[in-house]
Amino acid sequence: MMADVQRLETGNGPRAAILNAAMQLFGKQGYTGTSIRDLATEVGVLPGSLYAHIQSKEALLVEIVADGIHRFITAVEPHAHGAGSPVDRLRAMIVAHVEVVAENPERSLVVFHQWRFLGESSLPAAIERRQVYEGCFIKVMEEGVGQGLFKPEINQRIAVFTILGALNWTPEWLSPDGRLSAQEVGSLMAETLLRGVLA
Amino acid sequence: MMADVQRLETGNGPRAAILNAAMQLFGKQGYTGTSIRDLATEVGVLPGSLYAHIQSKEALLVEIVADGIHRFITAVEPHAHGAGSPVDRLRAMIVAHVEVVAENPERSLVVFHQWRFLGESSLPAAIERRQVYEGCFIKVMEEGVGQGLFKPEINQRIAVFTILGALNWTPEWLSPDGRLSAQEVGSLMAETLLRGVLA
DNA sequence: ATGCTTTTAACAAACGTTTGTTTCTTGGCA
DNA sequence: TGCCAAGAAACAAACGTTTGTTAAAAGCAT
Repeated sequence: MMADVQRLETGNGPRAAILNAAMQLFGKQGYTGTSIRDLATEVGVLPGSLYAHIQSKEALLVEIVADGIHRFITAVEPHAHGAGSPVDRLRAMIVAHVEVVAENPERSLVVFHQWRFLGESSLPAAIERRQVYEGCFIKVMEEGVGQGLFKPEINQRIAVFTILGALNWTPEWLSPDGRLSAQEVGSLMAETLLRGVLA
Repeated sequence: MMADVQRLETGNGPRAAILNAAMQLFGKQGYTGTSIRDLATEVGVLPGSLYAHIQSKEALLVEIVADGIHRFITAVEPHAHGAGSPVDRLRAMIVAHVEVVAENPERSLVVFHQWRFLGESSLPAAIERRQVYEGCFIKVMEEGVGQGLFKPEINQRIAVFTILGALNWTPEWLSPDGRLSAQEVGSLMAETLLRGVLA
């Protein structure tokens, strides 16, 4: 087993350290509940020193959220447009989602809960990306129903929200160091969630 | 001096108006993202005037969260200890949960997301109540497996977290004025979630 | 000495809260 | 009915602190 798994921001240097600390604090205390002084203390630097590396507190949030959504989309979207059956694709999407969460639960908490605090200039883009992500699940769900693989009488909107809700809540309890691997947890969740919609 | 905890009453008095506005704002902007001035503006009063009715900003959160958890437990716990089969009981619990959410989604958002910001004096009690609530679902799940009604090979912990995750996410999208009633949405979700665990 | 980075110090604004006073409403008593 | 004391509620202003951020000076490598 690798001794030093780098599941933090790629690249080193003070900027990555700041982004990492911000992810941790924003996830734990929320964006508005975290002060620049909190962040400086965590990094081990005086407050003003941060501004040699960041443009603003909000720029940190923008970067964390944008990068976070990107990771989810990158991991899940290929499966949505894959070649297999909607059932297999949905299963792969669920597993992929859980794996991204396990990679860094705090970052996922920021992505799912703190995006509201983005400024007016960056909020629309984030919302659009989120809709792209949800659209992946809606698309596969529709195809599954269309091919008669999923129960025809299910409410697709509610089925998707049920699945996404279960997935979005995972950073709240999933432990990357738990007994089960992310892949195993994802498979178990996929099993449960898929049986709920199968024809 | 000990301040008597007053129960959250719907409707009358300026105090209820403040609690209502606080629920709305805490749910939308978060506890730390909502200022006393925000709250005063929403109520239509100057900031200082609020303190004729409340003890502190945090006391508002304490009351909203405590009352909120109480509503969920009151609505769901009877079904957990009911007489029917675990299947029927779990279904009833899911429907009841969704109905409480629909009753006031903003309050549910506060209960699920803002409890972290409770002070050290009130946080343990809130966590304990939450565990009581989750315990209801764990109990029924265990009984279902024990009676051979639920799949024996499911991971109970993960199955419960999957169900609770889907439920806890509902305030994020559920609209009380939507086409479907809360009872209908709850039934659809129960249908989907139950089929995931049935033997 | 040239570039980064950090320190130091300070800024204006917003924070939760308290205070003294005014305004509005209400009920008892002549 | 008229008068007035009492209560409730809001106002206006300020408190000490914390907020995000900035500018100037100092440290330290190359």
